[in-house]
Amino acid sequence: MKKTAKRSECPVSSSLDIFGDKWSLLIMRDMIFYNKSTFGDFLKSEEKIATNILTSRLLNLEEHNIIEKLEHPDSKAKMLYKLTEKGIDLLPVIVEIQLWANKYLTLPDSIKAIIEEGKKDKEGFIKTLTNQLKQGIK
Amino acid sequence: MKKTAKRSECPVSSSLDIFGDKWSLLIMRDMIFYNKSTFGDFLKSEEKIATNILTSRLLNLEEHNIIEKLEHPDSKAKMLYKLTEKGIDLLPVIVEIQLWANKYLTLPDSIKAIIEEGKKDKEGFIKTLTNQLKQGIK
DNA sequence: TAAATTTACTTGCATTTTGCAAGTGACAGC
DNA sequence: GCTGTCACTTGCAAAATGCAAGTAAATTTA
Repeated sequence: MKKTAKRSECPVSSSLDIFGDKWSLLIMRDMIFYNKSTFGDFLKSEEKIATNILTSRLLNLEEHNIIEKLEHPDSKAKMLYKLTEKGIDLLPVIVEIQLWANKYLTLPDSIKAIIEEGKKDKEGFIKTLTNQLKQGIK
Repeated sequence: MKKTAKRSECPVSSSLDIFGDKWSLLIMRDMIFYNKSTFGDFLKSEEKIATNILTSRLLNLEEHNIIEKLEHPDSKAKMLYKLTEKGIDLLPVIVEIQLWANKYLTLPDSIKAIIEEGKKDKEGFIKTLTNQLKQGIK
């Protein structure tokens, strides 16, 4: 992705300039909900992102300090992608998208059940998961 | 925008298939926060959307029942674009994006002040605005 | 220890989406 | 009836995405 100019000073517009594409939030989802952390992990996702797109999205997220790229402790061949606090704080956005989807889209029952569960205590769910993830970055 | 296949059953992915582009949520923002309702209104926004893109985005939102296209009461030359309940219920997503932007991006003080204000009673703010907007669709 | 596999990419090319400028045709205001 | 507004459409250029193949270092396996 080429660096495109900020379109306006609007918070929504500026945010979409950063992660408003079809892939960035899916990478965030993978990191937040499935603990994925390597290039290969992300490639395995159901949505089948192309390698060049994944590279450009990871770079973009890194440039915006939403993720960090680190040496992998297990192997020099791997890189470890880790959420920053800024990235973890996108969780509420993702949760609201899930709740909207649950209300209006046709989803598999198994997924609906999970969302319904989290909905019972939305704030608590977000807080708990956020704290868990923030433990991991200390 | 051509109709592209759903990438997966994931709620986040399915939602992004619908409104995960750089313009759709800005149109929603204009309808929710600035009461915009005509083609010309949307064109006037700071971000300067092109007419052909606006046409395709409005069509897409209409196809997904997020907005409705109606005769304008003032003039036969105009169309009136109106949020549906499904569209209004995207407000929490937009609010969370604004809160994230407020925390992590550089925004004009005037905008920051408004967001800070809404943050004090987020749930109340969302509920009140949602009810107001839903009044308008009865 | 040589061969195969994994990992994180890059490159090239086709397709799709976006952006820009210039229409168009119905309607409205004077 | 002339001019401007409104909601588009069209054509073309530029950018982003998608796909397949290749690469080079590191690791595993035979």
